[in-house]
Amino acid sequence: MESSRLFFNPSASHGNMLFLGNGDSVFGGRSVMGMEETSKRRPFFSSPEELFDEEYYGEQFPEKKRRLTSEQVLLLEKSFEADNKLEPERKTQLAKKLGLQPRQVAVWFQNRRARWKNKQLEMDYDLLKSSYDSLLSKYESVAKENEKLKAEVVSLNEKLKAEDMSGKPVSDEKTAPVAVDMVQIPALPFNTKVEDRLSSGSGGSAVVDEDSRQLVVDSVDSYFAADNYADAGCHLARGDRIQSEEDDGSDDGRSYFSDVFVAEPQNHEDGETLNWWVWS
DNA sequence: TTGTGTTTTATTGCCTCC
DNA sequence: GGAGGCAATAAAACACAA
Repeated sequence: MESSRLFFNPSASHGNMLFLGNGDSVFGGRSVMGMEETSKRRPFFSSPEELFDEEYYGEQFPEKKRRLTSEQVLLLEKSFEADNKLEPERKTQLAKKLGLQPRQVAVWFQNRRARWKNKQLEMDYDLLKSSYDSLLSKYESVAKENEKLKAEVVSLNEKLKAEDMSGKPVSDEKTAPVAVDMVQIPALPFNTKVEDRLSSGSGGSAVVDEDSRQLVVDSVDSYFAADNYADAGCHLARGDRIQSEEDDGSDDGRSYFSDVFVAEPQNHEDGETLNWWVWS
């Protein structure tokens, strides 16, 4: 950012002044005191009275941006928890209550939504990663079991052949040899790194547990747990379909993995439904 | 104290909606 | 076209190790 850009001026509506990013402030043609000096004397906008005290700001005003007080942040957080979107009326009320400019309140909500969204993405990632890890280990054990069964089939077929050759009947019924690939399980591209698969967006497919027809979630701390949603001010029960950002074009902060829970059974060529689900 | 990484506040520019 | 939202970004403020 250029050093001469304008910062938001909380008292501009009163004093018609500008202050600059390089520390050179402009206020009625004169320079003002340094930030360090100012911050020792008072917190940033400690009360609405101070904010609108023209004389006060004529003497000293914030040259650089200040952090909000813990009380201000607390109230903003509470308000955000109630609703992360800010209607004009609420903005004005909050600004008045906190002794801030409405613009500052709006900016705070904007930034807070951005932080929240980032957190959500992290949580979504963790959830999918743990789901993927769990499914991978399941797949590996099923593949192992499959190999064992195949070996068993081969050995039984050999035994059958040997008994046929010796002319000795094995049983009353004539038993046909079993094709080994009848117990073939679908090969899934599990050799790719989970990070790659998760970051591929809509390009990749993933698997969910057939029994529950939803993501396999072993983690207790899952973001999708109803409690966590409630904490975040949202109301999405586990297993609910998550609203896509594309659905209405708005970001209501529910999730960024749209349609993840819409599971479709994936039929094999021979019509047999496999124990895997692929989401669209 | 200082260097460095992180968080917070604020701006800019673009996009969408009414 | 104006209002409001978001992503990207800058820069101040803060935290913390060395």
